[in-house]
Parts: sequence; structure tokens; C-alpha cells
Amino acid sequence: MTYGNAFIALADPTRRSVFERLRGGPRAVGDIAEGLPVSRPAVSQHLKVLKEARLVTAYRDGTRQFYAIDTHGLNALRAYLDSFWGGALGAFKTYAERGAPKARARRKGSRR
Amino acid sequence: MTYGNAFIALADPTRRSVFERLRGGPRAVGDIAEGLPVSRPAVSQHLKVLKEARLVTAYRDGTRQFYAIDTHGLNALRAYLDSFWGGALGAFKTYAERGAPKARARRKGSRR
DNA sequence: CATTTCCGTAAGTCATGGCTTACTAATAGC
DNA sequence: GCTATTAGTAAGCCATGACTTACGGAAATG
Repeated sequence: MTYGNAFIALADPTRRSVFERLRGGPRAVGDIAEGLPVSRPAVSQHLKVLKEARLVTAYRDGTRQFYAIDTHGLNALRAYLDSFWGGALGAFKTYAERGAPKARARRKGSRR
Repeated sequence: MTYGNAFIALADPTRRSVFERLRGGPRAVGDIAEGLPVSRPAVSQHLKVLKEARLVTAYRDGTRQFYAIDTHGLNALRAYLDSFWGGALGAFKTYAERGAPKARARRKGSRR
């Protein structure tokens, strides 16, 4: 159920911004916070949530804490999402091909 | 920013349960609600959120509303997650190989 | 038309969580 | 040892949202 925490972590826009700032590589907390519309402690709290969701890892360099993207969380999310492509899509496609996007004729064979 | 709503939608455990019940194919609202620990109106509200996030679609059959998985939201999420494998991992690997205690060298060649 | 199903909406309650401003802790340099 | 940087923690405030019950509306059935 690790993907549960990952979804929660990425649901918040500010926290996603924090996460996205790590795309270019590891960065220190103060560096991440700079330019964001929230305080540094807020960023620390967000990083904690991201870390517990295994979306980031941390290491220390002197007085600075560097955070980097952790693939564990990303992999968990991908695996979860992929689980919907197997059985679901077979059944979904059946419906989709039958007349999907807007409000095409209903049909739905099993009329009773 | 459609993935934003998708993350929010899947962040709630109950809503994820609702979503997962669609794995086997389209189901009616009452059918989905049955067995869940919340009321049927609650399920309706969750389905509304999922629909706005383009994670489900709906169609009507008589008095019943059927909901099915929509790939739009899933694709948006996938694309977002994949965007972290490009630049981020290159830089991340630099760190990981530098001395991450447990992390074996990733290799990961062609995943994208 | 009246009734029955099935579902969405309204309104209100209550817990969660994101933010702020302190304050505390750990490392580096003088 | 003292001071400066850098970050995490504590406490409290307030908006958001997940849930409930009650109600309203559309389609089938008699």
C-alpha cells in the first residue's frame, strides 16, 4: 500500500512543485524553498511526506540536507496504474468501441 | 494540469476502492456502493470527482448509471510520472553511484 | 397516472492537513 | 567555545473535503 502514500504526497500542488524541483538533480532544502510561495519549514514538512512515500531520498553534506528523487515511489505508482491496463481495458474497450466519446446511441445490447 | 486532479482523485482510499471496483469492467453505482463502508451518495460524490479527473466515464442504461475506467486520466498520470525518468535519473544516478549505501548500480538502460 | 428503482444534489457536521511563527538541533568556521 | 548557517520540530489557526441524512428527478412498470 505504499502507492497510497505516494498518491497523497503528489496530490498537493505545492508538494508537487517541491518534487518537480528535484527533476534536475539533488538540491538542498533552502534551495528548493527559494522561489516557492511558502516558507522553508513548510517545504521541510512536504519533504518529510515525500520521503515517507519513498518519492525522495536524503543525504547530508555539512549543514545542508540534499534531497533527490527516489524511484521506489515512482515505480510503485507505475505498477499500480499499469494494473488497470490488463483486465479493465478489455472490458472498457468493449464499451468504448461501441460508441464512446459523447453521447452516441446507447445500444447496450442487454436491453431487457 | 489534468494529472493534478487525477492525483487528488486517487489520493483518497475510499475513492481508490471505488476506482478499483471498475477494474473488471463497467458497473452501476448501486453495485459499486454495495460492500463499501460508505453510503451510496458518498459513492456518487466520489464518482463525480473521478469523472472530472477523467479517470472514469459514465453512460446510462435505463434507470442505472454505469461507470467505466477512462484511459485519459491514466495516460496523463503515466506521462507525468515518466517525465521524471528523463533528466532526473541521470542526475540521480550520479548521486546513487557516488555512495548510496544500499542502492546497487541501477543500469536501467532504455526505460522511458 | 402512480409507483418503484436508481441515482444525483443540498446542507450541515467534523476531522484532516497545509500553513505560519516561534524555537531547537546539528555542523562549520573563527 | 561562540557565532553563523542550515534544517527539522512544535503549536496553533483555518480552509478543505469526506461523510451523513434528507430530498428531488428521471426512467421503467403496472
